[in-house]
Amino acid sequence: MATRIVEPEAGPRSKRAAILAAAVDCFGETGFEATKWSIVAERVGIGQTALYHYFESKTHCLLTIMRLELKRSHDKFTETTADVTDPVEALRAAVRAAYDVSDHEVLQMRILHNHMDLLAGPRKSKREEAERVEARRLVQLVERDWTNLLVRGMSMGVFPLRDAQLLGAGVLGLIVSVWRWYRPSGPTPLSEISELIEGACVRMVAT
Amino acid sequence: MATRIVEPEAGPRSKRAAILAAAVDCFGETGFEATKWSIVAERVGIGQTALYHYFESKTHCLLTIMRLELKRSHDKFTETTADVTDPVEALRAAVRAAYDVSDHEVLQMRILHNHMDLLAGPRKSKREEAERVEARRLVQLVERDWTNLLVRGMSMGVFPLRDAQLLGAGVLGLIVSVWRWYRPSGPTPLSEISELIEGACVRMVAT
DNA sequence: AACTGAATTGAACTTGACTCAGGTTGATCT
DNA sequence: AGATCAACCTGAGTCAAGTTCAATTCAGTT
Repeated sequence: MATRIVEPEAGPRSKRAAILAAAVDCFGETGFEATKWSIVAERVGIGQTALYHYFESKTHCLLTIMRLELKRSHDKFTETTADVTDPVEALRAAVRAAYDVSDHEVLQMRILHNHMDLLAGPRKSKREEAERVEARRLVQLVERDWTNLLVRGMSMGVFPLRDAQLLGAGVLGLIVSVWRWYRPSGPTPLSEISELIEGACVRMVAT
Repeated sequence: MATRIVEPEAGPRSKRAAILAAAVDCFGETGFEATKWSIVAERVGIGQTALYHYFESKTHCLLTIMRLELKRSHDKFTETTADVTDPVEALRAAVRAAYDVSDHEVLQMRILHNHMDLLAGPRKSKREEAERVEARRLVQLVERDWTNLLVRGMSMGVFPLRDAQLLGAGVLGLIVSVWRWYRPSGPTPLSEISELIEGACVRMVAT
């Protein structure tokens, strides 16, 4: 009964991408609740009601942003760890990849993790619910990405045996906790954060 | 110019505590945005407008909940680590204390960490802003709690030297990341989580 | 030129937080 | 007991922001 998500093929004068970009900026800087939907329209240069041609609701737009970001994260993990056999090296590469992001992607991360709770309960409308379900599926995929990495390391005897699921959640939680406070304009460069967290993760998992 | 927060001494028929309790339940289970302010009133057994006798706004109530929870966290940290001299033992005690909470406190934690972003920007109304500023101060205190613990361990030579501020943020981030997904009704008991995270924190900080 | 579907709009609707002008209650004092 | 006064409460209404809807424009096709 799952409603498939068909990424709408952009008509030549579609403003969907522009809306998503503007929404990421607004939601990321000002916060989802605090930004008026009409402001997003203004930035794109259309009337507020035109937004509803592309998104069913403000929340539908938010959920779409979250899903896209989750997909990006999952894909990036997969491609960076694919050809690394040593678990420790794979873990290091995965952490580095997690922090190898543009400023715009930082905003997407912030939006995603500030609204994870949205994925818990069901939505009323069809298209919102479809996005939510897909996003939840991707969350589980990402969690599995990390736990599988740990399981592999444990079965190879490189990592001590522990509850991989729980430890995976911990590693992931540590990594994404950064997006709550990190600001590109802040005093700490992302490279420095990346290095410290990389080390912390390895110590956490190995010994 | 800072407006002090005077905890209103409860008149004998004040419903303030009842409202806070009901709000924690609602906001924690249903989410802040999703719960109607009027439902909270209903639960307490008063009309919606009576809420405004105690809180300036729905958000003011939320900020109050957050501030109270932050104070509780800070106080608990302080009292559990006060008489522990060994840094490793202090760290272990602090982590265990962080997870030694009632179901109601779990909800408060969830609410707190789901709305941390509220503390970033300034508020329009006086009393909201006062709560926000106080909450921000408490956040900094809690962060200092953890970094100080690390600094002490490092200067005693028990922990290797690292950026204590960043590492402290990491430890704290790891610990509180649990509140995003943990449910008392879930499959994993808090005791198990506590043990795993305790070990992870020690490894992260020591070697 | 007629047709089609995507894109857009102004005006109206809905919902839920909040205001206001007063009314009730009950602890305390004389 | 009765008066008093602040704390407490309410119904009716306001307002802002998200959303709906019927009608219109626009670009490309036949």
